Amino acid sequence: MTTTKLPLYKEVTAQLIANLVTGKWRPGEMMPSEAKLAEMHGVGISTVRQALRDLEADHLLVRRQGKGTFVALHSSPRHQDRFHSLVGGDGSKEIPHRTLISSRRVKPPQKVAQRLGLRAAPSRPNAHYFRFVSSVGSTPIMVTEITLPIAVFPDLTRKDLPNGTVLLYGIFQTTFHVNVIRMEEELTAVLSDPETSKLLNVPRGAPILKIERVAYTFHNVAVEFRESWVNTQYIRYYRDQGTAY
Amino acid sequence: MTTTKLPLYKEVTAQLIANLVTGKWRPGEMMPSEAKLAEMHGVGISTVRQALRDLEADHLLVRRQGKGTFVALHSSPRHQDRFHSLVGGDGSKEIPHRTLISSRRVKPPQKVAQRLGLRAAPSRPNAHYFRFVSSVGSTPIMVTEITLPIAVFPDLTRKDLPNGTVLLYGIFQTTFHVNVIRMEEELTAVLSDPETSKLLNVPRGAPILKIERVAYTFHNVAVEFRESWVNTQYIRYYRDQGTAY
DNA sequence: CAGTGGTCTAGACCACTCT
DNA sequence: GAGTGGTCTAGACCACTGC
Repeated sequence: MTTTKLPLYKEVTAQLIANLVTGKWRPGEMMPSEAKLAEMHGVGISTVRQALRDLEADHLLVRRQGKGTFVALHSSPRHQDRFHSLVGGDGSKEIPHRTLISSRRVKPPQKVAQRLGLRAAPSRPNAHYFRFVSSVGSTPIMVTEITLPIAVFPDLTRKDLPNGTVLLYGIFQTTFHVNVIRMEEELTAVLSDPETSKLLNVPRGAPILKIERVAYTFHNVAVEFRESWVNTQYIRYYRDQGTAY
Repeated sequence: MTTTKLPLYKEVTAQLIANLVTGKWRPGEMMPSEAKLAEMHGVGISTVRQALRDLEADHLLVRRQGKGTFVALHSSPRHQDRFHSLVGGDGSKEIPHRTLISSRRVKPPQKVAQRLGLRAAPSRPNAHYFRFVSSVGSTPIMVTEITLPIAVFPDLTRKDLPNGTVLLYGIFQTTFHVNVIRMEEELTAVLSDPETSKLLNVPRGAPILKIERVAYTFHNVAVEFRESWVNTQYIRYYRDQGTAY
């Protein structure tokens, strides 16, 4: 199409991505039909199909026979499951209730700044900091601290992250046009500190599953650093890998 | 092809799978070329390609331009990474050394039997049981207990699972023709019990990451139940999800 | 009904591997 | 050079959706 030596369908993929980044097509909207896209990009329809198929596999698009191709919505049930790994004792997916308990602007510690690709010692705060407790029923099961770059979420206030069960990545997408498309997690086991013990109503020294997460949008830009402390008596981290045949 | 109303390429997929199950094509072997497969199944070459593409995406086949299509080998580096989630403090993949510390035949407890799809109260032992310690350098970092159905691994002895760094699923595949293609894991945080403390050289009551895993072969047949206790001071559970764009 | 994506085909050409 | 999979195309037909 333009210049490089990539396969045609990857060129098309890249151009479609570019349009998603700029918001030419917004989440939930219908994209042009395959035939239209083929014409727009001056390639065969099969080539466009290959690009669309890849983007659907990566959950950026949703395709429905008879309806069309749509930009994926992070608030849809399909996406609630993605990036959400906690299940109850009976194996059912739990949607915990989130309660904000503190928020402020911070200069994040060096370790966090590095993970977010932020300057090390800024003159002013360059990140939002939030702390939540998540509960299932009346039982607190998780404490979460989130650090968000102000550059990515310029006008964010605590009112944008209301208490409730609405997942944050849906809010990021609809309110701030920030699409989380990838994340890395590291899990460790730690002992509950006094503060966490109080919030989770567990003895000091109880075993806690700690989840560290960095979430990324397009071009590998980190948009969230998150640390969660989970009481795995009530809720477990579940992972399914592979396909059944 | 035969009878049902599935799309053609899925029929082809199913037939290819059937051949992988019976061992008509063995791991590491080259499959017939696309053209040959198309002729064999009486379909167009593009239809075969779609089936092959799906099976490659699920890591059952490996395709190499100019060389051919091969049955995936679980001992290859590509597969060592799959199903292996532990990384060192510096983020490097760790390949721990495994030391067998006990083995016997057992009637597994009800919870394990259920996960493996075994009869509840058999008259004779119907499973193998093994216990390992894994170390990086001279530091023990993980205790693992494995339960394997005797029906799936009939002639297994402790000599089949030698100490070393060779991954078990490679052994399963080459020695027992058991292909692990999917697994489920549940992670919790627990306190180290006296026995584990001694093996991992940590204080009693230290935080330990517990990993419960069930591994499956074709047709959702469970072939392994595994419990690991990990000292996350030295090694962490890492997970990358999504694709960068 | 028209319009969408899903399936399926036949075939051309390219890039790679091995001999 | 022969044989492989990778890319790309043009087009037919089917299945589903919504009007």
